[in-house]
Amino acid sequence: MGILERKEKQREEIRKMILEASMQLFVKEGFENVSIRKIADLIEYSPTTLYIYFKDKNEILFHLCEMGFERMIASNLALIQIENPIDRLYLLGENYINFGLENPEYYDLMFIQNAPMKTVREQNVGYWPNGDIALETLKLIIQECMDKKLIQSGDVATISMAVWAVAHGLVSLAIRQRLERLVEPDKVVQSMHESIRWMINTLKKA
Amino acid sequence: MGILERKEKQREEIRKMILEASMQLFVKEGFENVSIRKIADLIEYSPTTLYIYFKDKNEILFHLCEMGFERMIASNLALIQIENPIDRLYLLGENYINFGLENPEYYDLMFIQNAPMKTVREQNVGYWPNGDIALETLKLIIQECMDKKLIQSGDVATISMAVWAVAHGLVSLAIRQRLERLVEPDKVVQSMHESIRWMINTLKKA
DNA sequence: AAAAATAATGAACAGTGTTAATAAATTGCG
DNA sequence: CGCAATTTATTAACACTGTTCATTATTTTT
Repeated sequence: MGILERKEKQREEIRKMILEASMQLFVKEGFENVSIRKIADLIEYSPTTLYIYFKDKNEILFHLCEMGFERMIASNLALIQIENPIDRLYLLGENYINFGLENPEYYDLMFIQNAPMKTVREQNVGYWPNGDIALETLKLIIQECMDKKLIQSGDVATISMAVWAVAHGLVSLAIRQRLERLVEPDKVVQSMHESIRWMINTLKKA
Repeated sequence: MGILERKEKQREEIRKMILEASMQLFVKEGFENVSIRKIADLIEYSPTTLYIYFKDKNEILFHLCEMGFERMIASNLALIQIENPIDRLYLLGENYINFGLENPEYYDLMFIQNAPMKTVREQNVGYWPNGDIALETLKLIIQECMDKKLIQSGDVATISMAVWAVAHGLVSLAIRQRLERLVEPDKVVQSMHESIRWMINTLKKA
């Protein structure tokens, strides 16, 4: 059935077109300015056509979210070269903060917005492949730190949660303009890095 | 000029009416379901009338946000009875988490949404009275801990930032359904409390 | 070639925040 | 008091939003 295959390929190509147009709008005009009609305009289709290829807007946002994770995962490529897991954890944290500050729109979708998670939950088992990969990276590093007795042992998930919470707390408060209420605006980024460094240092000592 | 005074009072009363109707919708139907038209319907005014009393929707959301902070500050009343600043910090953290989990809609407005901060920035000097009070509470406790040599000394703002980041990271990831990707859903709340406890314990030791 | 399936669309629904023009009520003043 | 000025409230409209339905056009299958 070569025809069915080719049809499937065509379908996938249009899906890709839609997602690429969405991403273009997304990075240029920001999350709030992505609308079905604007995407449709960009690829010169009618708005209703998008609903043939995606269930709803949430599903499109979900895929953009996954693309964001791909970028983040790619930015973590340098990690494998670092043998000391604590140093690796430190770089992971730095990367996380930098990614969030440099790609606030992606960060929003990946860690703040509800929309993509709605699609995740709608899928049979909670399909969030790239998101899960990113979390797995963190857990693996924490686990290795424990195995090598570099940090106190405990529940991996809970410690991972604490580390994630610091990093996410910093980034999300920063991109939502809350941190500049605590430190002067031009010192926010510096303080964020100090905080994450402090966090990992205390992990070491503990 | 008693008439002008009374007029001002009337004006203030209608503003209150609008805010109370907004809050009613807000706590019952959630943040996303508060619309100018629904508020207007509830108080039996036309939608455009609201624009006589508030500049825009952001300004209404800003006031709801401030009301959220009032609730949060009220829930911290028990703090003053605790003499040990570390214990006080611990209760502050617990209160913060509980408040966030019990009032996710308020929490959203106070710490996640952009809308209220837009109004804050539009005002002359960045008017965020209740938000600033809440942050001041945290800073004062941290300062007292340092003064009494209960935690290592350093930049108060930066340490406060780290503490806030953990708490906010936990709550915001929780209410945005991200934490259940790391620990089983029924253990999320427990792990959150463990994380904040761990955080303050390591602060103590450091 | 006719029938069935797929793809695409225009029109419409029910909503959103916001503004301009207009009507109604209230207040200030001679 | 009566008239003008101001304040308050409303209706209509603009320019959007996500989404659905009925209809048309295209393609595939029989």
